[in-house]
Amino acid sequence: MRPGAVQGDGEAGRQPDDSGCRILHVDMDAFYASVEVRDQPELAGKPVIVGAVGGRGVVLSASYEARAFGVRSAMPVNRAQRLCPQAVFVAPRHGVYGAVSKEIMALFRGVTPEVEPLSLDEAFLDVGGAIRRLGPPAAIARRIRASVRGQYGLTCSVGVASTKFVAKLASTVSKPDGLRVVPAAEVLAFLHPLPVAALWGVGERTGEVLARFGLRTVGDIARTPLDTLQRELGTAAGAHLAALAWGRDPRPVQPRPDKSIGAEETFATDVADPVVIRRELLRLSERTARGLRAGGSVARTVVVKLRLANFKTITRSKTLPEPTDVARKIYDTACALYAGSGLDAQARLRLVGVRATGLLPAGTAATQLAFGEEPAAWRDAEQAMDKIAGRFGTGTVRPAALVRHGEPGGPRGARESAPRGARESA
DNA sequence: TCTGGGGTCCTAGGACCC
DNA sequence: TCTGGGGTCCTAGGACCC
Repeated sequence: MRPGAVQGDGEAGRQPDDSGCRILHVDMDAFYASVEVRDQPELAGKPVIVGAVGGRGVVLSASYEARAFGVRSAMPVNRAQRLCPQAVFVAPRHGVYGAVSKEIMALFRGVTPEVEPLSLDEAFLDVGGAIRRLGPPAAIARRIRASVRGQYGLTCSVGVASTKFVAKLASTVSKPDGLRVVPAAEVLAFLHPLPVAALWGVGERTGEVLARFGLRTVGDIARTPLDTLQRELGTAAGAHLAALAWGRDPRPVQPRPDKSIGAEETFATDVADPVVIRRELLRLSERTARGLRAGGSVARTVVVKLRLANFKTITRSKTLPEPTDVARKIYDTACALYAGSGLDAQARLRLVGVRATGLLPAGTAATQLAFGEEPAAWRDAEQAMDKIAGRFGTGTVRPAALVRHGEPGGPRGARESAPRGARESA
């Protein structure tokens, strides 16, 4: 085991040097699969795979029993099924995961208010202000791991470092059920042997570019002149990678407001019928608007995403005269963008999406003015629907166009993946 | 291998204003 | 009348992350 690493609860050996480390990255282990097992004890010890059931989706999460068969997240579900035919497949239930996530984030906020959630199952914490009360960062990390296990029966991994980026890498290498401290003095020794793909911002494309120049490790990038990196990758990306390779990451932990909210859906089979597509745009506009209202936001710009049968994706956007959180307004804009997309009338679509960007807090002076005008009636109606949905469940009330038509030809059934704002408040 | 759904950030060109 | 350059906004697309 490397110095400073702690696996499981066996914490024998020297205390890690956590001086200068105030950033924690907490990452739940196989979060979705773990929640399924927790909620259905009969699944314990079995391979569990969470993802789109029987369709064109990919694996969202797999228990460690399923991983033993080679199942990995982001793998197409049909391939996972071939690798592990005895696995139990579970469709995502966002409300369930969202509720657990919300409680765990609240637990983190009991440690420090400086919590920046990255997704449903991971967050950064700046514990600088909690050291006097709770002890050194490594002790705080141990306390968090014990609390999550004790209260939720779930394991998580924690990285402790002086920057966000190193803390995140540290939690990754300690997985599963681990703790890793990277003291400030050991950052470069920790970083430089890692493959370039470990750096934030290096995906498949950038990795190929770097490989062409013979750059395989983080240390290789650190030794490459900045102007060479910038010439090949662009000004921002080049500077970004160079900084990370030297362990420089000045970004503070900060709870950030959402930049956009949206919803999208892949059809079970490709669709050319404009009537079906517009019906789906309506459903997605409803979801998006609900997310906006739940988060107390209004949006200036509506973006429509259209993915063709051959996977080519186009987007079309329109900035509104006034910001809105009204589904009818979003839907009308989305339909106009779809109509003006220039797609062939026979074009078969694999996916459609609606996204609202340019978010502002609702209720500011500028937005008040806008609400005094035409969409007020729609807004009142939709707020009434929010209240009913809050009492009786999403989908109790919806536009007639969504009630009459059943599932055939429509998007894959069962799953209701709510936009983030709605999910968090579920 | 045959590609989900939620997002963020960056680039680049064109319009427009001063 | 023709002109330069900077700033900002909008739109489209692409890479990336979990």
